[in-house]
Amino acid sequence: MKYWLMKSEPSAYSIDDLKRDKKTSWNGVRNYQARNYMRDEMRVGDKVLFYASNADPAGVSGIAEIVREAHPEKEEPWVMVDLAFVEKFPAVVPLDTLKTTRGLENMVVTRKGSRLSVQPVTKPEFDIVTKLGRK
DNA sequence: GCCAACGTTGGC
DNA sequence: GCCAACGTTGGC
Repeated sequence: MKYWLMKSEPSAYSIDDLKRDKKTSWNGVRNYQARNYMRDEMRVGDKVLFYASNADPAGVSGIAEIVREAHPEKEEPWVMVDLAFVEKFPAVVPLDTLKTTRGLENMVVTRKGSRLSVQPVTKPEFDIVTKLGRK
């Protein structure tokens, strides 16, 4: 099983929206690297850190799961996957915490200028963030 | 809302 | 294939 981090601006789609909808099609990704991760590597059952960007604070707000593999959007050459709600953390794990927590030094999201909206995450990283989020 | 960092586009 | 111009992202 693989682990991921996916970004969304809460004003566009938040963890609360996902909780309400139960599942959603993750459309609108317009970056080739992000698309390739979705198209080539995401499998049903993979777990996702749901990241709120452009938020106060920006950070991981919960967990989702891949429930459908990549399928085409109307607009070529883009694809979407389907996500299901898993849990919402009691509080957002802020980006600042991710940056200062041991074991998360290599997370893509903590790197300066990182704009990739779909990123791979290691299992240890996923577990650390989950533990922080449930506190 | 600002603006630095980044990705994409398109002229050459 | 280079790279300047442009558009977008996302932290602050």
